[in-house]
Amino acid sequence: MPKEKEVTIYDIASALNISIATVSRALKNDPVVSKRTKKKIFDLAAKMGYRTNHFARNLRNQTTNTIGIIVHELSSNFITSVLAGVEKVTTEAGYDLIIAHSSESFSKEIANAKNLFDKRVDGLIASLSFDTKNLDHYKPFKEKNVPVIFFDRVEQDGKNTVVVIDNDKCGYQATEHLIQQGCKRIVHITSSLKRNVYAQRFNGYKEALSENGIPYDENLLIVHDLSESAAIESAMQMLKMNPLPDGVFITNDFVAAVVMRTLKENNIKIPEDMAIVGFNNDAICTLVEPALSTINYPGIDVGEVAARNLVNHLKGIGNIQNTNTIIIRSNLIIRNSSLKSEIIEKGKKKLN
Amino acid sequence: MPKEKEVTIYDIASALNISIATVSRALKNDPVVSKRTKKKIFDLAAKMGYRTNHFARNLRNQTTNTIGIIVHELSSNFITSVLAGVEKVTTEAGYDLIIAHSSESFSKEIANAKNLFDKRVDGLIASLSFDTKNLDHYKPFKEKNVPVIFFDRVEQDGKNTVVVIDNDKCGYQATEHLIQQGCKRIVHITSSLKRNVYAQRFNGYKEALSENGIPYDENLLIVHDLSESAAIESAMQMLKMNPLPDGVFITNDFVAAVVMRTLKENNIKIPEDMAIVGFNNDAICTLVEPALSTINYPGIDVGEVAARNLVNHLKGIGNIQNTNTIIIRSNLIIRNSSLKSEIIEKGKKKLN
DNA sequence: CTGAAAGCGCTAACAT
DNA sequence: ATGTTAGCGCTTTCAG
Repeated sequence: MPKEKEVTIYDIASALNISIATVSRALKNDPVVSKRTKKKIFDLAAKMGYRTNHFARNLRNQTTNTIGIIVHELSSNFITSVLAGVEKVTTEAGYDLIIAHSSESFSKEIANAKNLFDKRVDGLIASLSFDTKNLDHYKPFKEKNVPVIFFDRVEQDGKNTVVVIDNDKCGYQATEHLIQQGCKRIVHITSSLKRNVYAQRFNGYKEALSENGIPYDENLLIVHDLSESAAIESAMQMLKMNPLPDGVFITNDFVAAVVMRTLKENNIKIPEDMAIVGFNNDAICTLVEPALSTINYPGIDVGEVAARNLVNHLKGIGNIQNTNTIIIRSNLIIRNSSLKSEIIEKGKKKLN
Repeated sequence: MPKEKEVTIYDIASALNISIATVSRALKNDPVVSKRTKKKIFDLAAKMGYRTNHFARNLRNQTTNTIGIIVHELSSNFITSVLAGVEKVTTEAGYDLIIAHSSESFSKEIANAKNLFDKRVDGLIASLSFDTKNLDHYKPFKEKNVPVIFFDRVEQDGKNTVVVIDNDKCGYQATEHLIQQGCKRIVHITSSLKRNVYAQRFNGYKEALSENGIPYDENLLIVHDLSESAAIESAMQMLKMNPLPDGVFITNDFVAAVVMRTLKENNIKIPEDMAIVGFNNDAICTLVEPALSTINYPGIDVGEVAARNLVNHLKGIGNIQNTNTIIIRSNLIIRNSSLKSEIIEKGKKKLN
């Protein structure tokens, strides 16, 4: 691979018989350089195929102009919309973005953090992996004054700036809705209760039950990972319950879709026999049948808000130290998978 | 933002009263440095919180150790699996990855290419956007001997190294399968025929028709983008056909799922009235009802193969100039959305 | 085994 | 409006 020699500002300067300082200034569009020289420089630079050496520039400037983001998975609808939101803001603000993902592994998350730290990102955005035990790997960032913003799966100890939704309320709303549809035995399928998001949704679930005079039954709580096989297992577990449940609130749309499929395969009618509410509002919701009721969790807003706050902090416009928790709007979307009472009404009408 | 002073090899050297050269060598684990000094250096480096300055290193070494990838969209199942495959290989080989996406826009793809070129990626992996008109923006890479590998949506003019599947064959198989199921009026819903993948699948479709004595009817060809609204429109277009079609081969699973939903909403029975075959084998296939027959297009393999070839080329192990076209295995997966004949058989049995 | 020194390409303070 | 020059932190020859 014969590496072509790169054109530098020295080449341009000597070709034009001017100093490198002038070339450097012209290339930065410094108004102090005369229009004529500027034009000459720009033309020659284009002709010679000059490109900025970012390493030299960054070395000199002691800045990387890069923001890192650590996510737990790339293959989720929610995460890709967060990324889209982050990317929009960072690109506009002229930052590069390095994406790292932990595959839900604590050790990989640590490795990612170390890597991004060594790459000297100017700021970091992160969501915790499934089995992250502590936040020690983010300490080096704090020590070097590199701002970190967490989103979605976070540690809400008041020490970190976090962008979240009101998971408590969402869990409450989802469950309350099921109760209003006449459900009495409501299963909750969720993931590790060590993660704030799942713990809070579970709390909301329990609160809604209690406020509606339904005793919490721990046998109706199913905790699993978010894989397809786990979802099938959860559904089978529901089917073995006696008496059968009549509603289920599931913490993830994909899992909800798989559960629904499995239940239907076992001759359960949705929503008549069991009403279902998922979480996230993925595209999948309106493609399954019946369409899935869910909590709308706008990833793009989460990404934009997290990135905007980080960028503003970096530019000195704001300061994330002053903001501990940013709550993004979310809401219940009611579709056919949970409209039990209506369907039953319709059924009655047909009978008439 | 008070920037902490960074620790450099100078700090380590002077603290230990040795030369920076020795520190540099030790940090690279050069065997020429004595174990004792090495240990001292490593320990102090860790204690002082030293981190390599990649800019200084890359500036000195004239290498970026970075591979760029341009994709048309992040929010597609196929693309995220390609990314996963690429990431696996590049990470193992010690390369950084910069992901850029064009949002299906030609001008953004050009901007991305320019950006990655200016960042001096060591190699590039790319899939063309929806409306990319030419490959001029990749010329600078060739001129500087920066290897480029295209995948999926490519220009097969023999001038580029491409990683693809046999789209022709896939289109043929999908259509042939529908014919075997007894379909006579088979619609093909696809996207811009300027893109190789869609053109080739369309070719396969026509070949299968012709070889089975079914004349090609241009009224049965629907060309749209891959959005939900376009999918709904396509389905409505099908419903207006007279006589109605009895099968449809759709170039994308998401579109296929939306079309299926729309058809069902209009009282079309799948597969009895219309059999459906999609493309890609996204997770969605087994969540819709009936499960979607499709062409399995393993993105992870595509990504791994593309990245492996690029990395080998960069390391001098292989040379992509010698390899023009790499074809990844793909295959038809038959599910219920297309099993028309069987269902009709069953129906007959039930009548007996 | 270790050290001295040059230089990668760029920016910015200072000088003209 | 332009030029001179000193580094940014690292690697690597060459010389001990």
